[in-house]
Amino acid sequence: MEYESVMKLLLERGFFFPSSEIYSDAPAGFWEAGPLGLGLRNRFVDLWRRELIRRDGMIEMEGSQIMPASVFRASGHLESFADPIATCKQCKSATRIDKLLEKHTREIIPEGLRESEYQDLIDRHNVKCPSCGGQLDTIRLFNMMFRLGIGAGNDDAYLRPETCQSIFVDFLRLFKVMRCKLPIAIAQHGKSFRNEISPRQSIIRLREFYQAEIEIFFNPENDTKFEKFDAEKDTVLRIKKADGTEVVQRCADFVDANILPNRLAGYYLALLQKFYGTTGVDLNRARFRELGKMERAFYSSSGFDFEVETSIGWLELVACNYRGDYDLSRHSAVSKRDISVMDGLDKVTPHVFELSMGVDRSLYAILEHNFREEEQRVVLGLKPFLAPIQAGVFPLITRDGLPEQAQSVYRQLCVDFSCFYDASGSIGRRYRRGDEAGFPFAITVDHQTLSDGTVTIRYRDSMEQSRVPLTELSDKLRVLLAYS
RNA sequence: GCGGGGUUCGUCCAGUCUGGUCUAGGACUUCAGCUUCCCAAGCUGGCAACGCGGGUUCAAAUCCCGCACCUCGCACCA
Repeated sequence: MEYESVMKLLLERGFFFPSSEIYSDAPAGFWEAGPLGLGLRNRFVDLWRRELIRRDGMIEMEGSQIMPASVFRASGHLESFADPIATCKQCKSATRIDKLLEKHTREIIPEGLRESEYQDLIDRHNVKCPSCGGQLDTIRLFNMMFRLGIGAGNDDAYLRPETCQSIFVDFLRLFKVMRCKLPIAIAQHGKSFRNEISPRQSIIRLREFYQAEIEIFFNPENDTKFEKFDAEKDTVLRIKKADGTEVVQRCADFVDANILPNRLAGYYLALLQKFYGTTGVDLNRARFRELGKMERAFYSSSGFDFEVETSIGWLELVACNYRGDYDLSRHSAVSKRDISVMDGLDKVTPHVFELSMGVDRSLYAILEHNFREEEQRVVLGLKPFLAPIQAGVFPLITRDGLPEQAQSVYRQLCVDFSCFYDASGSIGRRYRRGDEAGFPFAITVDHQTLSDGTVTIRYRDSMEQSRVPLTELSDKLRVLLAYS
């Protein structure tokens, strides 16, 4: 099973490991990033900035992780991010009560009822446990946000369940101070927190996790004027529609067929797909999946998940949602502030299309898609520009002054590149260790180095070597590590 | 949260049924040295574990009870 192999590598090499693991009461869903995991994530975020933020002229901000209750009253998370759950007295299975009631009564059950109101409905309709027909126990509301008390007054606040709320809350100021014009994308990378009932699968379902979110604000009336679309209109997308059929065709055809809500959405889906191609995720094992009405988040009127096929099935990496003017209108209503902006001569409340990327699972997908077990070795074939350690520096043997010379090469490189010096065991062992940790290159100092000042560069993927003068080594590495 | 299956060095495995000889053993990894002129070679030596808490017992890795975590299903989701 590949998932196990990848996880084993991640644990043994210190990419990621459980938080507070020496204590037995450490809760699930919290993971540390070790040196290699942190390095990989930093490079992933660098690539995200390069391929999305800078390429598209987005602006980036960083909001607070703790926000007051009103933010989430407005966003709908206080009402809708909670699941009413009842346990069966007989078979002990937990059931989502709202869904059960809707099935029973064939009516829409309003969101955000109190426990007692759900209880009334259950009693009135005589609803039983769906799996065994037993008596249902009392209702609990389970909100997935972490609640905090601020200051001496212990005022209600929450750890943000998604990074985007600060983008909406700060929209007006950002728009003004950066002198934005619609359409404009505002991005944020950082941590979000969700009190999952049962986190599973290591870094794929976390309670504390990284998101990289992009909120694109636009005037829905002006989609035909969205000129950037032309650059991506011929990009081929694979979309699995909500009815289960799969369509592969040009971005423009999806827009014409009304499968995509507008040209702007098509453009950003194409951009997103290209970004993932650059990370080394295998696009032949990737698709967009259109979400049906029941699957979408409460704020979403149209949604597509970008999914990647892995050894544990299709994995959602990005949620792409058409949020309409839901967020800005709600924040405007609750805060009693006007959050509309001028678009030419029109005053509009912009609509939002969002790309909400799960960073940790993206890293997992990149790792799994680039991991291979060959006959003689295990290789983490990360793109050089994503590799947390870019070069190993080794003396061929540990005498004749080679270690000293290799140390000096290491010191020459270590400020500009992340390098790892290793002199233990045989040279072959060091190459193999590097392969497993994803070092794309290895610099070896040998006896010839002492006489002519050249070293060898050994390439991880081909295992071939070439000689480079020390004077050209930094430039050579820079070229090898460039984005491609 | 519910149900099934699990938890012994970093990893894999032995020991658990049938409590004592376990001061918990081996292999791989790792570390220190030796060796080594390019792909996990060899030699010597070292570090390193019974998930946590309670109980039974003269005695617990071993039996019992809680809890935690892992894993598979349900549910939820980036």
